Amino acid sequence: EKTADPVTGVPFIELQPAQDSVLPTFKEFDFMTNQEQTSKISEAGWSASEGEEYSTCDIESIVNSPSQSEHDVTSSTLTPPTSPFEIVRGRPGRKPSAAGPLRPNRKKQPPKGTEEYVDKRVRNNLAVRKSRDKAKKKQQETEQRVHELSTENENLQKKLDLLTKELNVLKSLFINVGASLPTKFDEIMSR
Amino acid sequence: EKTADPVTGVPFIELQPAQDSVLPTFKEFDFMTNQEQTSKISEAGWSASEGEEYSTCDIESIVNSPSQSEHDVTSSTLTPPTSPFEIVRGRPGRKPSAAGPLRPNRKKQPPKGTEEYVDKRVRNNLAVRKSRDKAKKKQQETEQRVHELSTENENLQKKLDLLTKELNVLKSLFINVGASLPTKFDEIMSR
DNA sequence: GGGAATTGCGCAATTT
DNA sequence: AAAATTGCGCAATTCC
Repeated sequence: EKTADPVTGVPFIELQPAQDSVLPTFKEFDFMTNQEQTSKISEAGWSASEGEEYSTCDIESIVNSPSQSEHDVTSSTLTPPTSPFEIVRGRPGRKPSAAGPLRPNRKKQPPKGTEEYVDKRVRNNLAVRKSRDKAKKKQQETEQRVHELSTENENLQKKLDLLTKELNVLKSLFINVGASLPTKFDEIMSR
Repeated sequence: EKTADPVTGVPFIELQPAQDSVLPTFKEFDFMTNQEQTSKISEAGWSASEGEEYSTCDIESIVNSPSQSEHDVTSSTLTPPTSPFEIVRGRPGRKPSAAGPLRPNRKKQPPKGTEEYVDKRVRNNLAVRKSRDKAKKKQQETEQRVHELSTENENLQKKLDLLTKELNVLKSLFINVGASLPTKFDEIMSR
C-alpha cells in the first residue's frame, strides 16, 4: 500500500473517517476514479447543491503539523465538516481555492493520444497565456492606480493645509474685529 | 525533418544564417544540447563578455508574421545582430525578458537521474513556491493600498468641501461687515 | 562562481 | 460545454 504521493513524495496523512460513515478513507477515496468517487458520494447520501459552500482543509497545516491528527479544518460557510471528503483534497496537487467547495462532478479527461486531447491542450494553453497576461496587466494597473491616488492625495492635503491656514487667519481677524459673528456663522453654516 | 514544435505545434521558421557564418542554422542549433551549442559558439569565435547586451528577437512577431522572412530583430544595445543565435530563442520556450541578452554561458544541467538533480529540483520548487507566494502577497497588499488611499481621498475631499464652504461664508460675512480687510488678509497670508 | 529568486510555459484539476 | 483560473513542476535566466 502506498504511503506517499508517487510524484511529489509527500507522505499521505492518516485521517479519521467520519463517525458511522460509509464513506471511504482518505487514501481509498483518493485512489478512486472520478466515477467511483461520485457513486461513493451519492451512495452515502451526500450531495452538494448549487451555491453551497463546504469547508476545505489547510494542506500546509496538515503536512507541516507535528501531530498528524491536527488537521485544522477551516470553518464552513453553510455545512459543518461532516465527511472525510472535505479533507480528501489535502492530497498533494491543486490546492483548493479559499473556500473551495468539493463538487464531485469531475469530468473524465480525454485520452492522451487523441486528437481531441491535443486540441484541448492547445486551446487551454492559449487560455492560460491569455489569463496570465490579463493578471499581469491588472497588477500593473493596480500599481499605477496607487501612484495616481498617492499624487492626488498629496495635492488634496496641500489644498487642505492652505485652506486651513486661510481659515485660521480669517478667524483671528474676526476676533480682532470683534467676536460678534460666531453666532451668525454657525447659523449660516448649518444651512 | 521536423517543421514544427512537437509539443506546441508552433511551426519552426526558416531563418537566414549569418553571412559567411560557420554557425549552424536556427533549427540545427535548436536541437543541439547546451554543451554542443556552447562549443559551436566558441568555435565560431563568438563570445559575450560580462555586461554586454545582445539583441533578441520578438517571438510573437516571428510567429505571427505573415512573411516568414520578416523576423523583426530588435536593435541591440552594443552589438548589432550578427549571428543566428540571436534568433534561436524564437523557438517556443521561455520568452526573453524585456531586453533579454543572449548569454551563451548556460550551465550544464545536472543529469536527470542524479541525486544532485533531484536535490536541485526540490530546492527550486520550494523557491518557486516561495516566490509566487510573495508575488501574490504583494498583489494583495497593492490592492489593499488602493482601498486605503481611496478612502483617505474621500475623507480629504469631504474636509476640503467643508472648509471651502466655511471659508466662503466667512468671506461673505467680511464683505457684509465691510471690505476693509482683504488687504490685511493677503498680507497675513503671505507670511 | 554558485545558490536563491524570477519567470515563461505546459499540464490538469477546478471554477465560471 | 467551452473558456478562464490556478497550483505546481521544469528549466532557462537573472539576481545577489
